[in-house]
Amino acid sequence: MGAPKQKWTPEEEAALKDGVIKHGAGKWRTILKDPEFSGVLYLRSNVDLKDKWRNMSVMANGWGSRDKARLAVKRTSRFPKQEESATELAAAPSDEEIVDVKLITAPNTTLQIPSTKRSIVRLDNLIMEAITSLKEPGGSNKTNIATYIEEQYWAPPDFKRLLSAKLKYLTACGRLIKVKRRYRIAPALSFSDRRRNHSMLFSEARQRVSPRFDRDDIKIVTKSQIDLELARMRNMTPQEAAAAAARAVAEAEAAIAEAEEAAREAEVAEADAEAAQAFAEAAMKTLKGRNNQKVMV
DNA sequence: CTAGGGGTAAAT
DNA sequence: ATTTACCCCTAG
Repeated sequence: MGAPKQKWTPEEEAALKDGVIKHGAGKWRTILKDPEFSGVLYLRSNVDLKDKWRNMSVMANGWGSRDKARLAVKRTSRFPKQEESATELAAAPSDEEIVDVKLITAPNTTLQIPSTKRSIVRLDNLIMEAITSLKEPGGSNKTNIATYIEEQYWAPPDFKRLLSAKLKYLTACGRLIKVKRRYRIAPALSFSDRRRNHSMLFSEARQRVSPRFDRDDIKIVTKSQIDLELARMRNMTPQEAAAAAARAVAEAEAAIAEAEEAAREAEVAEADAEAAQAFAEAAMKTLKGRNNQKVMV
């Protein structure tokens, strides 16, 4: 009856958040069409975005329009603490940046390149965007994807290695399909049936990020953990952030070394290394953005 | 198309 | 048993 449930991934939530920041809340269709987010949100409808945003907002400020009524009725005998004063501005800004939303609606000097404020550009998204934009029938090969991303964005030092690992990883996850050195975006998205079928197929793969029969070494680094760390880092002092970034870099190097060493069976280790480096990369970005508010592209 | 109401499977 | 969080429906 209802739907089998398809939980939102942290990536999707992040993309939605960035989309709202960029286009404003309510421009769901616009956000959906933006190539920067279509890669992540390609299996959501505009209505899905709207609903999810409602849920997230409710979580953030405590009172969305939704559960006012319910709470008022449910908690029948509330403490005589406060009456029905309408404005519940009081709510704490729970996290660091789900906050203002409503204020951002429009007028800013048109920011074109996502870099100033933040918005961590995910390699996932870039790859999806590249493939989507290139529109090569039969998929795009690694070189073309790399070229596209390098032209469009700032690329990290050993970007090629990162890209290779990521492509491999995305293929393993089932988000990309590799055919003769060319990559295409995975399932039957733009065609007839968007959900129902493929959600069952992929729900499992999408949930678990690192299936690792661990040897005694590297710790698992999932994407959500990265997000968490980054979020935490924005609240740090520069010193703390610097320390964290340094630690992240060290860990990334260790993970990469590990991956190279075990190159044969290193599919998963490589994913770990990639994740660690993605974190390090984002960490450095955040840190630099702090020290000098300069644009870096 | 978007906003809001409402239903319900899944989680706690 | 209650809450959460997706999904669907429909008016504007």
